[in-house]
Amino acid sequence: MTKEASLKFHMNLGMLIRSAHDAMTQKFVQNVYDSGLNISMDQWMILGPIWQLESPSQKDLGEICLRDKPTITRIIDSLEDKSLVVRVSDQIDHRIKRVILTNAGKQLFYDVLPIMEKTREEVRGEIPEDEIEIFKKVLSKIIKNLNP
Amino acid sequence: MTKEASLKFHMNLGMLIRSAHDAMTQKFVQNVYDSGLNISMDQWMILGPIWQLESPSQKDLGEICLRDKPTITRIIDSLEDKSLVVRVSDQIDHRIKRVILTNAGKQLFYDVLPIMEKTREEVRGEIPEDEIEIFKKVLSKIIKNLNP
DNA sequence: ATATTTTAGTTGCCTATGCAACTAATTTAA
DNA sequence: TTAAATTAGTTGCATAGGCAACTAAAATAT
Repeated sequence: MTKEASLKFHMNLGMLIRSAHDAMTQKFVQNVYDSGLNISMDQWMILGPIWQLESPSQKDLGEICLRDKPTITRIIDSLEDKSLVVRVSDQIDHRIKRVILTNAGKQLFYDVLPIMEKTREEVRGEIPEDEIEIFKKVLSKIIKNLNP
Repeated sequence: MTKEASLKFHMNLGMLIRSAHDAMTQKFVQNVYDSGLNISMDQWMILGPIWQLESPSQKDLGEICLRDKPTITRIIDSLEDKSLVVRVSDQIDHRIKRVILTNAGKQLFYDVLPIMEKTREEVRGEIPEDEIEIFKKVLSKIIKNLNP
């Protein structure tokens, strides 16, 4: 089959979005791997908010990352296995577990940050800023259209 | 945590893209379900190209859908289980299996087509056409940036 | 003509995710 | 104050995807 025929299908919005997302994830994972570090996309996705929010609950993390509770539980399990975070019961509400970065977790966060930045630049390439803005705006609108 | 804080994180490109994609998939699946039909996103993703290309090989389908060989094998298994397609060995090259829609497969394709169209409209909502065009262009550029 | 390499598809294994059911703690209502 | 309902998090189950190893067939090289 010709490349042209294949490209036609790619113009389908859903497929375009999926393949852009996959490519971004792959690039990030590859860059991390090339730097000799060890963290998955999902773990990273959660590490940032933990760093930024200091000691979010798992529920907070789920809302931020748009993942369900079991998924968060498991990602945090994996981070805990690597000694990158610890879970601490909330002093007041004992249902809540707050997630806190260990020193190793903070270190990894700082190590990965520039890789993340590099990946972002590779993703954006020469795309002009105003197109990126519209791009984000459209994404937000799509999300809003579907979650009224 | 406030909705504002959560929104800040959503502005991350990767997360935006993922959540838009997830929402689109969910909406499609929901619409299909509401219509009393039975087909998954992945199965649909493959059904269209089979219809359009008449009798593509599994390799063709993999290239179009950007999925690896095992994934295609399994999706086609599932379509064959539902009697929506059949596999036919290529007359000339016996390595190749061509995938062909059954009458039931064609019928389902025609039934789902308007649902797909409805979903597309829901996704786009009031987003102006020129923004959609830029949106697609940016997606294509991102993909190209990452697969040089 | 035969041996090597390449290609198409399949199977197995591991990991990730979503849903539902469950436990424990807290809030609300009677 | 006690019972019912809600909330946070965990576990189990079923399914999907990626990667590597495999089989079968075809192309290529000697």
